[in-house]
Amino acid sequence: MTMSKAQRQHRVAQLLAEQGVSSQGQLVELLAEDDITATQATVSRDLEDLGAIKVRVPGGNTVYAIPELPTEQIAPEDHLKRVLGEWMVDAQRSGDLVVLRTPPGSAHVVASAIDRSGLSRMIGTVAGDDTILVIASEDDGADLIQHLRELAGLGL
Amino acid sequence: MTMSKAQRQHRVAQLLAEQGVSSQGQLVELLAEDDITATQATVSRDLEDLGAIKVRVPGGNTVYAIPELPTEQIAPEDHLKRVLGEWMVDAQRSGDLVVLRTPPGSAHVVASAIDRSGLSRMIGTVAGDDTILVIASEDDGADLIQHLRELAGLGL
DNA sequence: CATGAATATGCAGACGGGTGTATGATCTTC
DNA sequence: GAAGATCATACACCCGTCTGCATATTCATG
Repeated sequence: MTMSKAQRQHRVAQLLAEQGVSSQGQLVELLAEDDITATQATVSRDLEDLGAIKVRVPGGNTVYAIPELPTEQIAPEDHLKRVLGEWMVDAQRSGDLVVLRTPPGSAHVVASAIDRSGLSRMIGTVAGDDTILVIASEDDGADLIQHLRELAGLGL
Repeated sequence: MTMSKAQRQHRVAQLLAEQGVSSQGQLVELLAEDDITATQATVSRDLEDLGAIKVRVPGGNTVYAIPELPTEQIAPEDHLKRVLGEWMVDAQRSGDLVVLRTPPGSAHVVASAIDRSGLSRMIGTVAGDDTILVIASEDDGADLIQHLRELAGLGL
């Protein structure tokens, strides 16, 4: 059975953490040892997705590493738009509180995307199973819900 | 902009709750009023996905309704297999505790699917951001993790 | 600067999810 | 039972995502 992209990228992250990987070709080989087939092209894209950078280690070599500090990537608005367009099914507002609805179980993915989007006017989110509470900054509720609706492709 | 399946199905659920819908053709028209284009075939599939059934209401008519009681649908194993195959990236075990890893933000979707799958040998789940704790019944940890790994398409 | 290694990326094709068309199956009414 | 209404579904097609091939670009070394 073929492995999903997420599974493969997780394995890539593990390999980078376990050993010094200095080239994409080497990574292709290491994956092959795990019966994971991927070409250099795919691996190049994986590394980009994972935010991997090349760092110099003692000894002069450069190896790939994934920063683990709050390089909480600011997700491109494209990404948020895609997530909302797929999974934000409704939005309602009460003052500066915006309540979003998602399919069951999907609230967290959506909230996570919102958190990482760096949306202006938004203070924070709380996610349940299919409901997300988005807290807007003072008096910004109307603007925020409008913006979220637009991103989600929902009419008014 | 075209509406996602999730968004459309949410609207279908709303319509069913708001008024008596007695035929799929009627539903197609109601959706059209909301600028949502869907044919009878699509609507038929949506109703199935939503678990809608036809109930007789006073007056003799039958209308569609979505049961809201714990008809927490037992999700088909196919569905669980798909979710795990995509988003379960790792599994480790300590006795009867199985720890699953997912991409960031995806733990809840996966945990939700596991909860709804009615997996034998499993007592419950706790989901974080990218980690799920799955509690197996006594002495069943090894069997459970094996089963989850198989479903996810992960080797041993 | 030349050469080779390493990396990035355009393009075509594969694949999975989803939809509409057409039609078969089922239900309802007379 | 016939006719019409309603619902389910096979199949072809669309579309977005992803991957590999081939090659362009970049980097490192002598």
